[in-house]
Amino acid sequence: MALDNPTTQAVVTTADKVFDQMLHAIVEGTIKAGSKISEPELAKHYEISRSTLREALNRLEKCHLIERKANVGSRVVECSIAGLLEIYVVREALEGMACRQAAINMTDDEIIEMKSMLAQHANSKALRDGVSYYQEEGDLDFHYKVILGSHNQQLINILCGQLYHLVRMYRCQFGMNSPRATKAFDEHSRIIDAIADRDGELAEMLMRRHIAASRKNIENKISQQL
Amino acid sequence: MALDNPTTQAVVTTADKVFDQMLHAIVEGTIKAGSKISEPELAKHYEISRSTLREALNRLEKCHLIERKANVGSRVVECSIAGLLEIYVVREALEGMACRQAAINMTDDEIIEMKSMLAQHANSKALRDGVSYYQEEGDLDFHYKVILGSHNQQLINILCGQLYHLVRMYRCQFGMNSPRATKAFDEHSRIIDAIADRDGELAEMLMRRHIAASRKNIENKISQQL
DNA sequence: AACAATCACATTGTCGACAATAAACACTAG
DNA sequence: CTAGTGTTTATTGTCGACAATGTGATTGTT
Repeated sequence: MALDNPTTQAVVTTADKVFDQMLHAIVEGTIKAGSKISEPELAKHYEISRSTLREALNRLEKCHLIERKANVGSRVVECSIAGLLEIYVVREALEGMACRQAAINMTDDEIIEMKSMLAQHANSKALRDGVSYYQEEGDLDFHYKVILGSHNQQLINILCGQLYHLVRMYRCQFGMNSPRATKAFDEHSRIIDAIADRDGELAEMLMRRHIAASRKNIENKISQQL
Repeated sequence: MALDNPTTQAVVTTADKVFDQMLHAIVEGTIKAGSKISEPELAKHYEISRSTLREALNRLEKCHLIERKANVGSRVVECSIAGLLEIYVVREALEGMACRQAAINMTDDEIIEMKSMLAQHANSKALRDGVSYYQEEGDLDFHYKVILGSHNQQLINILCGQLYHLVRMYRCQFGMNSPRATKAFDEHSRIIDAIADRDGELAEMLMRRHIAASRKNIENKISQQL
């Protein structure tokens, strides 16, 4: 699928497969947030040994999707509003910096590719106006490209390797079909322009505002529900 | 020891102990950077089973101290200049944001504690002027306190849980006894002032400059050596 | 009846052995 | 002498069983 992590190495071992399955299950809520994980039960369900399952659990823990306590067991992380806002704060900082680095380090070819990607998004957006699902995927694609464009392995690992699974989990489970679609699209355009101009300072500022706007949008939504 | 990670849960299981020992060994270079890790060999050395060793290896991987390839094995990460600069970029973004959040979320008591800590550092600095080892520890203590003061669990996990082990590794192996001791101390003071004033914007800017200065200091050192 | 201590059970941590994969070596052909 | 291939060997991935720990129920006491 389009959203698959571009930094994920090829799935070869059985632990990898189980990790992938559990990843989707947790993101989509099939395995409920906050629920306790029974090793014997899951091992039987996936028809693997406990060792292999534990290997998969370790990878999930690396993504901060489950938490382990010694001699007690593992739990899927909770989905709280506070937790979601925390992630947005981290994203604002990290993706802002990734955007600054992208303006410095992206190759001309990469920039061209991003522009064409955005043009594609513009088309499909015009076609199915208001429908935000594809826009959601497009949004993730855009952010991925920027992060990879930073050419900073640490940034890439943290953002693509661990944080984005959590982001997807929240999006799935809170059903956030952002009504900011057209606005977000314009913001994406300006960010690419800044990168193409090699203006790191502006690129970072725009990306931070873009993410902060997204966060405030959520905060408003929440306060309405109260 | 004073530098131990405040977020690390109590060491109860034998895998925890081995993890701790290997952590120190890697940070201090006893286990050389870039070297391959032989599971049977290390298991024999620590007198544990391979399963337990692998559990420890998984935690090291979580800290980005080792890297694994399927069906090939684990290697200790390399210590390259480029890698060090990458980390500083991430720190500038994350600790800057942590500082902003600290200005918002720190309790008055926490601020008072930080000020007294800094006063202590001032004393010991006056006593052993120019000697930077303690200052190094003091530096880490300061940054830890700010990060914890953000009250953002994601920030705390990423910075204290994984990134700081890498920072310590580089400091150990590159022998960086920063000659910025007195300058850094002044910068720390101003940062605390900004936090005490609850001026998040200024606090973030000061912290980013503080870390960027550290990075440029290293860049200069490197270019001199060439 | 409420609380504490003890005991039984289930779950996690650890172990050693086997299977599968990759690297190293030797051998043959060009 | 080099390149390619087949075999051997060592390393990693996986498995099932045992030991240690935490949890919940049961029983005894106040």
